[in-house]
Amino acid sequence: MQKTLGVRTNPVKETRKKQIKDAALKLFSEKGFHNTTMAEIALAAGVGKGTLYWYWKSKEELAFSLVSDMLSAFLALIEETRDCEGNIIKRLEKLAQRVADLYQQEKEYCRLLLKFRADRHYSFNPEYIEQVMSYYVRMRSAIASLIEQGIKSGEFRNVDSQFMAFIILGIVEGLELEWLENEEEFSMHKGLETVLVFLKMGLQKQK
Amino acid sequence: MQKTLGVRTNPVKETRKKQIKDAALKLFSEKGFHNTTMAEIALAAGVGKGTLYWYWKSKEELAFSLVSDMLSAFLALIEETRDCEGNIIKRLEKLAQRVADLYQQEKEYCRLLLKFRADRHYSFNPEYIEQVMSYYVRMRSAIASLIEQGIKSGEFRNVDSQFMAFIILGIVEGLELEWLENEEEFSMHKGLETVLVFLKMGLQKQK
DNA sequence: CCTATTAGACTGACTGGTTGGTCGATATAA
DNA sequence: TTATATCGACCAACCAGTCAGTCTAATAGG
Repeated sequence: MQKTLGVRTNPVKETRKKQIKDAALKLFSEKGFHNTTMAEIALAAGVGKGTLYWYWKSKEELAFSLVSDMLSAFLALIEETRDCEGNIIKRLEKLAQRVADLYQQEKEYCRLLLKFRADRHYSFNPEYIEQVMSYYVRMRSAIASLIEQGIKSGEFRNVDSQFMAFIILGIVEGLELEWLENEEEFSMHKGLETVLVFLKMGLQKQK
Repeated sequence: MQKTLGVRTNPVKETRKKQIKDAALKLFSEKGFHNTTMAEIALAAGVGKGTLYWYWKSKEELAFSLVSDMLSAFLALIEETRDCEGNIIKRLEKLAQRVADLYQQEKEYCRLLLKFRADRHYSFNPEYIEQVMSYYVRMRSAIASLIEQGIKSGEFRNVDSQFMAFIILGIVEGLELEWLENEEEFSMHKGLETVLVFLKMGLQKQK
């Protein structure tokens, strides 16, 4: 394909974007959306304020791109687990492990997500809200599918898988909340491990 | 005692305060702290903007007074249950019922609380934050005490009660989150009922 | 009973500071 | 020469909180 005149195949573009995202994530997760200014982000990223608007059309869009990153990583984990073969309990244990790892590793993203969740209904334009909602719908659907696999394979007793998906997602997010606010006293790994034991006892077929 | 000149025993004071709180609660819970202006609250309450500052010294303080109301209601429920006599499982079932009722009845307060939780580390002055934290500490301590009662009475197996308090509070808040965002599809009553069953199975002494 | 006085309750125009977003200038790679 | 990329001064809008002043109920004193 013939390149048009003057088109710069920007080798900087992705790095620059990353650089700004890193700064924005740090600030948003520390101080929240409303208390972080575009000027601060620009300063922290070492670029001019105007540059932010070269890559994103608004503060909202920048925040949303971060939220979206985290949600898709989280969703990928669940969908992978759904699409695996093998013993369902083992897969859930593995998933819990990986979710805890992801949380631990991306604590800033978790904080951001929590803030975004609390705010999203009024702070952001409907387009973004809908996209975020659809992530959660897909997560629940993947979790429900996992449970159905367990029911089919005879490992779980017959439960309402959609309803259980709400509960499981709720529990995980609740633990996340608790963990974010009490890091020293409460470990996400141990928390997830414990509730998984409870869940197994509740879900497995009674002998 | 001789009254000083011109002292008006204001019969309006409490009603006026209530009137403003109602308006503020509605707006904060709908649109969040940052997206609600004092002017809007005053308008909705049918009073002048200056009046808000007669009763509270800042927007923060107004928001905090609302948060505090809800937290103390919630805490009271838990502490009452702790101080009751009787079978621990029955008491927990009753508590779950009452918590779900409170949530249902005070949905706006729940929304406010969630937003406040997400924001509190940067939006509010340390004095308020500390008070909110202390509510949570007391809640966890009451829950832990309940579990210990269960262990002592032989109904529960021996678990780390402090750790379980984190988990239980986390679960309840996670379900609350899920419920607030999916009211039509997810019922708080059913949710709490279900997790309580799971919890019982996990906590009770194995025969 | 009437009037003056006082503190409480209330008001909304105004202020000072803040901040998202714009734009024209500039630089650089192709 | 042209499109891409960058910059930061500037602007318009917004909003928490202030304040000078008003109004009213309760009291004191005549």
